[in-house]
Amino acid sequence: MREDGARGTQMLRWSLWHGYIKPVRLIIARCQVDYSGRLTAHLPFAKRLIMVKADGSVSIHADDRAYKPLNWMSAPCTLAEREPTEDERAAFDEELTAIWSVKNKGDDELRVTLGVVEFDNNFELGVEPGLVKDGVEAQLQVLLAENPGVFGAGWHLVRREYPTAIGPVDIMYRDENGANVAVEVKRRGEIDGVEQLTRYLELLNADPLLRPVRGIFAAQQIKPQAKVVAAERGIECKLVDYEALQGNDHAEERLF
Amino acid sequence: MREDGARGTQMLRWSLWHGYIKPVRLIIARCQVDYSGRLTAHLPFAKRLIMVKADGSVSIHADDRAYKPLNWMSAPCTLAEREPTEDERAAFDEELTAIWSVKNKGDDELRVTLGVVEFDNNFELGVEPGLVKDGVEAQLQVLLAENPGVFGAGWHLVRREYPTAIGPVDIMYRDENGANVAVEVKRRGEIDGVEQLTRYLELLNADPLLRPVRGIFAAQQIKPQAKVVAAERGIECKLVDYEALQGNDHAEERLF
DNA sequence: TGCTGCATATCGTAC
DNA sequence: GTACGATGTGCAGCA
Repeated sequence: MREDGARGTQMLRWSLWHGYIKPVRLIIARCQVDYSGRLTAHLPFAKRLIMVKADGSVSIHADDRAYKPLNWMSAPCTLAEREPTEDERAAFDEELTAIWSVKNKGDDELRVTLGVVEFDNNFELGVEPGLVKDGVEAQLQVLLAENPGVFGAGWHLVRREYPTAIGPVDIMYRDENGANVAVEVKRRGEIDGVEQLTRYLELLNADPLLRPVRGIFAAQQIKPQAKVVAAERGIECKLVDYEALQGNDHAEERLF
Repeated sequence: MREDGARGTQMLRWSLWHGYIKPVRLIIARCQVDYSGRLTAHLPFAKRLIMVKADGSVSIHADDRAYKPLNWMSAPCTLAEREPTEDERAAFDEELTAIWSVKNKGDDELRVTLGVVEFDNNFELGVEPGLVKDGVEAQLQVLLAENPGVFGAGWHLVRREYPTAIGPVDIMYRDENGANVAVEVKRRGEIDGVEQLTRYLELLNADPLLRPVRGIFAAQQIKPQAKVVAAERGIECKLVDYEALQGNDHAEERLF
C-alpha cells in the first residue's frame, strides 16, 4: 500500500501562500499544435480538448486513445500567450484567437495556434486526498518471502532485499540442502529481469562464502523470450499466483 | 513520417453508420473511485475531473501529474450507470448522485461513486486529422539501411530486421571483406541497447555459417556509460547525424 | 541532481 | 490475437 497524496496538499499550501489557487482550465477549440523537442510532431487544425492543469502542464486531447493526449507538455513548464500577428492571421485560413508557446527547462516547445473557441472555463478541484494502491511487485515480494514452501519443502528465507555491491537481490533463500538461491521477483517477467538476475548471480558466485548460488526468476507472467534467455543462463523460471499466495497467507494466519 | 489519423476517421464512419456521433463528456464532480483488476486502487471522495471519451474510455483527473489520470479504464469498455441504493446513500456522508460501473472484457472494473456535480457537458470534436511524427528510430534505421557507405566503402546491406531466435537485429551489413556486421540502432544510446546487441552477437556468433559477426551500436547520442560497456564488449560506437543522413539521401536521389 | 527500476504503463507492428 | 520493442515513456526512490 502506498500513499500518493502529499503532492496535492503541498501544492495547495504553495498556492495559498502565494494568495491564489490555480484551477484546471478546460478549453474546447479549433487549434493547430506543433511540438519540437526529442522529436517533432505536427497536428493540423481541428477541434480538440485542451487541458491546462494547476501544475502548469498542457495536454491536447482528441476524443479517442483513452487518457493519452495527442500532444502535451509536462510540468514544470511556462505558458506564454500572445495575440496572433498580422502575418500569422494572413497565413491561416482560420480565425486565429491566440498563440501559446509552452516551454520547459530544456529546449522542448509546444506551440498551440488557437482558432475559434467553443468553451473555456476554469474549475477549482481543491485538495487531492491521494491514491491507495495494492497488489504491485513489492507485495508479491513480501508474500513470496513469507512462503518459502512455494519453492520447495525445507526451504527457508535468508532475507528480503539481500544487499550486494550492485543493488539488493529481491529475495535470498536457502534450500533443503543449505544452498543459497537468489530470487528476482517481477509482476511481469521480461528479458531485462533475467539480465538483472544474471548480474547478481555473477557477483554472488564470486564470493567463496556464498557459492554456489543458483537463481530463480519468479513472476506472475513470463514472456517466452525471457524463458529462453533464462534457460541459457541456467536460471529456473517460476510462475507465481498472487491470489493463491494470498490464500496461502491467510491459511497460515488461521493455522498459527 | 507517420500518419496516425486513420482511427479517428474510421470511428466517425462507425458513429455515422449507427446514427449518432459520440461526444467527449467532461464532468467536474465530487467522487470516490475504486479500481480492481491487475491491482486494486482506491480514491477517497474529492472533487475531480472525469473525462469520458468517444471511444468509451473513462479517466479521473486531479489537477496535477500532467496528463496521467489518477485512475482510468481504457477502451474498449462499457459504462453502466445506476441510481445509488438506499444502503449506499446511508453509507456515505455525501449526497450521492450516481454509481458508475465501467468494465472491460477482462475482469477489470472501475467503480465511480458520484457525489455533487458542478459541471457536466458533452462536446463534439469531429474528425481528428492525425499526428505526424518525424525523427524516430524507425526513420533512422531506414536511412542507415539505405546508406551503408556511412560505415565504410564497399559495405552493403544484407537486410533490415534480420531475424534471430530472440528477435530481429535492426540491420545486418556485410563489410568490404564480406564479414557480417550487426547494427543496433537507437535514438539515444544507453546501456540497455548495448546489452541487447550483446545478446544478438552471442547468438549470431554461435552460428558457424555467420561468424565472425561484429557489432556496431549506432545512435544520435551515446551515453558515456554505454560507450564504456560497448568498448568492454568489443562493440564499435557510431554517432549518426540525422540531418546529414537525410541530406545524403537527397544527394543520392539527385545523383541517380 | 542524476541514475535505476517499476507501471493498471500505452502504442505500434510483425508474425 | 499475441509477443515484443519503443516511448517526447512518466514517476518514485535513492545515492
